[in-house]
Amino acid sequence: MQDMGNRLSLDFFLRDVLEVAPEILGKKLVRQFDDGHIEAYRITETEAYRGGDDLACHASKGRTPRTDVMFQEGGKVYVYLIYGMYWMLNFVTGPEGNASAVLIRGIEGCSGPGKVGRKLQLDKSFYGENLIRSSRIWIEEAEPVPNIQTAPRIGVDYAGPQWAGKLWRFYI
DNA sequence: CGCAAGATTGGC
DNA sequence: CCAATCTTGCGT
Repeated sequence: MQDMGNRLSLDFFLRDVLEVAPEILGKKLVRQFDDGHIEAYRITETEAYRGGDDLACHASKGRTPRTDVMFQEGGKVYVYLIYGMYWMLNFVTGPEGNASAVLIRGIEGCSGPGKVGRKLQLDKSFYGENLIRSSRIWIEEAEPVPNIQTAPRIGVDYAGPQWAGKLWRFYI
């Protein structure tokens, strides 16, 4: 059995995160679990984290072991553990050196980034996973979504009003 | 080496 | 309102 859909290519991710984050809405997030079965989920909510200037972005603190993948070429997975129990799923965007990523906050039938990570059974091993080549997680093309909504990002007040106020959360 | 805080969630 | 649970970054 092979992919039924059309997997997104590298080019899709090599753009500004503010273009990718809203455009990824509606696309299919596909996961092949350890037992071999495959499930696809429609992406419904995202947030953009944009490089070194964005104080809400982890990469604003510099290139560390944790943020390293964000500085790499787009199309890779950035996962990190928050509050000791939730794996946050992000997709790296932009060319090498541009440390940006899209946080997946919601998929169809599952609202909240912590719940997304749990549902997809993510863990540290997904750090750096290549979405173009991976056989356990990737994204497939879908019809563009009309009427995309925007709002301030959640839980980033620590970055100050300048950044917490940006309407960089996108949802259907 | 110690420690505070975190892109959250669910229960009281 | 607050505990759960543990990695990370930074200060001592």
